Order: sequence, then C-alpha cells, then structure tokens
Amino acid sequence: MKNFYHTLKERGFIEQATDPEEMEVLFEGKTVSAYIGFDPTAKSLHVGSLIPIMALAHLQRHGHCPIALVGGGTALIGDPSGKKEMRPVLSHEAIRDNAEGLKKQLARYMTLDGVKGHLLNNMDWLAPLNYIDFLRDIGRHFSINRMLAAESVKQRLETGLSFIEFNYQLLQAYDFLHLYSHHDCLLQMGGSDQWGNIVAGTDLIRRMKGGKAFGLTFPLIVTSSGEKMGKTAIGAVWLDSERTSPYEYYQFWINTEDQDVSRFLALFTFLPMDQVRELSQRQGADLREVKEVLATEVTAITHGRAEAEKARETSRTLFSGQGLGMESVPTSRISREKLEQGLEAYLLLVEAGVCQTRGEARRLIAQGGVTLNDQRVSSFDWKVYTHHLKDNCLLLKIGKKRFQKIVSS
RNA sequence: GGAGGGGUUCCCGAGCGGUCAAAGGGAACAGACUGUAAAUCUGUCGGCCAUGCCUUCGGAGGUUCGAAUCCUCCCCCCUCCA
Repeated sequence: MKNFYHTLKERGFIEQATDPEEMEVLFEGKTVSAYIGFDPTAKSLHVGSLIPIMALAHLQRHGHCPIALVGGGTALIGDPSGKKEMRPVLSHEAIRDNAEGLKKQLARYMTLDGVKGHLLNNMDWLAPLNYIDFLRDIGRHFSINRMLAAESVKQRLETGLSFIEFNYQLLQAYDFLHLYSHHDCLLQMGGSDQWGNIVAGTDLIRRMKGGKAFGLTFPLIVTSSGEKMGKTAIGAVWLDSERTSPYEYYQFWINTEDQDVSRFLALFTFLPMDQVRELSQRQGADLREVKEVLATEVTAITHGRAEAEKARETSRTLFSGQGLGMESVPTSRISREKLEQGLEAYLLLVEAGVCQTRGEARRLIAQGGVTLNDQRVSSFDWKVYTHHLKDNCLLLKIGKKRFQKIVSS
C-alpha cells in the first residue's frame, strides 16, 4: 500500500508542504497523528469542506490517526485569512450549536472514537487561557514585522483588520502546539489560505519545544470555469441531507464540467487511481457515464450507498422523460381544493415554492421555462385542475434540469 | 480627538435636482445550440390586482412643484494626522 503522503500527492491534494521529502519518510513507518480545523460558523458543513474531510479519511485508511478539530474557541475570534472583511461575530450559543452539528457530520466520514481518531474542540484549552500568561509565553514568539509581511494580512491592511482578528494566528498556532504536546500531532493540514497560520504553528513548536512539526495545504478547488466549488442556483451545497437532499447532491455532482471530472474523481472519491485513470480516458458524451460514477460515489460517501443509488435511479428516470412516482424528487404539496377550482399556473409555482414571487413565476412561464407533465405551460394564467393529476401528482419541470413533484392533498 | 473621502438595487460600480426602478460589468435565471458539459448567441433580472400603482439608493428629519442627487443631525467604513 502506498503511504499517505503519496496518496495525497497522487490524488491532487497537495498545494504546498513544509518538508516534502521528510514528510514522505514520516508516513513510512509509525502511526502519525494529523489535524485539520473546522470552523463552526454554520450548523452544517458544505462541499467546500470535502477536501479536508477526504484528507482525514485517507489518513485513517492508511492507519494513521486523524484529529478533527472543531474551532469552538477560535470561531469566537474569527479567522481573517482569505476574507475581505470581518465576519459578524457569532454568539457563544450559536457556536456551540454549530459545533455539535459539525461533530455529527464529521463522524460519518471516519471513526472518531478517541482511539482511531479524535474529535476535539479547542474551546477546551483556549477558554481557560490567561491573557498575561499567554502574552508572556506565546506572544513573545511572534514578530509583528513578519505577520505584517504575510500576504493574507497585507490584503486586509487595505480594508482594515481589527486587533481581535490579528490575534487569530496566535491562537491557531497555539492549537497546534497544544495538539503536538498532548496528542503527538505532527502535522496540520488546511486550505491554501491557512498556510500562514499553519507555518506559525510549526514555528512555535520549534521555538518552544525544539520539535519538528509539519504543515501541508490543499489547493483551492475551483471549477475549470473559475467558479468556487459548491454554489448553485439554490445556494450552497450542504452535506446535511436536511438542507441538500441526496438527490440534489447527486445532481450537483453529475453536473460537473467535463474538464473537472477526472480531477474530482481523484479528490472526492475513494476509487483506486487505476480506475480513475481508466475512467478519465473517456471523452465527449461518453463522459456522462463517468459523471454518473462520480456522482454516485461522492453521494455514497456522504449519504450512504443506498441513498446514492436511489438518487441515481431518480435522476435517470426524470431525465429519460418518464419520471413520476420517484420518491427522491423534491416534493411539495398543494391542497386539492385549489385544484378543483382551477389554479393559475404562476400561482402554483409560488405555492409549490418553486418561485419566490409571482413576478418571477410569470417571467419564468413567459420565457417558456415551465413544463407540466411533459407539456409546456404557455401562459401564466393557464389553469391547472385536478384532471391534470397523475397518481395524485403533478410533475413540474423548471428550466432544463430542475424537477419538482407536487402532491395534492 | 482633528482633516479629508465614502456608504447606491445579489456583488462590483456609474449617477450628483426632474427624462431614475437607477448606466456598465459580474453572478443568476430562461430560451436556442448540445451530451443533465463547456463555449456562443438571445432575452430576463425590486414588488404588485401591471400600458398603471407601490417600495428602494446607510438612518431620521428638512428644503423644493419634484431628491439617490441640496441642507441638518445620527450611525458605519476608509485615508492622513494625534
């Protein structure tokens, strides 16, 4: 079996690493602990966090020990890295709730039982810190000159950087030091915007402990057309099935651009690289099948194999033009009474939650973007009646690839 | 604390008394072309009981027939000085 570092490298996870050669050796023999921090700024993680999650999962698969660190303490400060301006400061309660949410999610991707993997919250050691002691012990090792020279800080100097945010790096470095001391953690990984924070940690460990720790960053994943990963018409693509259903999640992945397919197979699935390379040979329309594999695999990792296959079936049925009755389709309800009287199509769209406003619904219909049971809706006030129901359902198609099932009740 | 510059519709960014629901770009959405891809072209892009009405240009007042545009106060941001 390849070593962990090789795997990451081969699959395209590595943007920058502190000591590539030494790190290869490091993962050769003994069990190594490595950590990644997750900010509890929302109740759920989204696809943007998938790279770090996959990295930790690979780590565990190679027999090492992942540490998922929920930044309950640091979230109270707010990481300025990679941000144009200060984020609103979250309340203690909100952060605690979010942290709980993240814990549950992370546990789906790896074993975090305290032996094979750890799930920690830096609130536990950051909260009790004493300011004076912290300044004397930790603060003395940081050079303002150096911090100001950092690219991430430079950007923020133009728009403004508050003292609280400026301190963030010290806390993150302290996290690393803490994990190094208490959990033998030798490596911190993170997004490319974390480079400065990570190196600050390895430096601090060297200065205070005379120890050697490593850092590694992932590339920022953008689609080949330059978009950031994970935004769609509906908004962010979440890992929580309550927010983004397995079907929607599957759809997100199957809509991957041609150019990204092989890269994404390597990054977001556990398929062996031989298979990935083989699949990547396919060209043109053939890639659609590869995208099915990609979408199924990725969905299975987050929502389970059964849900993934269900989503695939639903998707196939809908897009082959004979959908209805598939339970995975996004569904809303409408009262039977309204259909008995006849309901204008644009009002139906609003009631079904497809459109936010009536104007939007009218526009959509006027542009020919709405299909009801395979028939294009020709005018906004065209009425829908109970006799349009099939198996007590209406199937709406919005645009080319959005489907909505409406059940009458 | 002092001096100056700013806060415009999802984002960037024009407008600086009427012709402004507000240029331009981006994002987004729809249509055409396709392969549930990309690129391209076209259209849309505050709300509504829709040839008109209502609500928007940091907040609150005021001047005016009429304000995003002028005045007053307040809040916030940036630059320089302390």
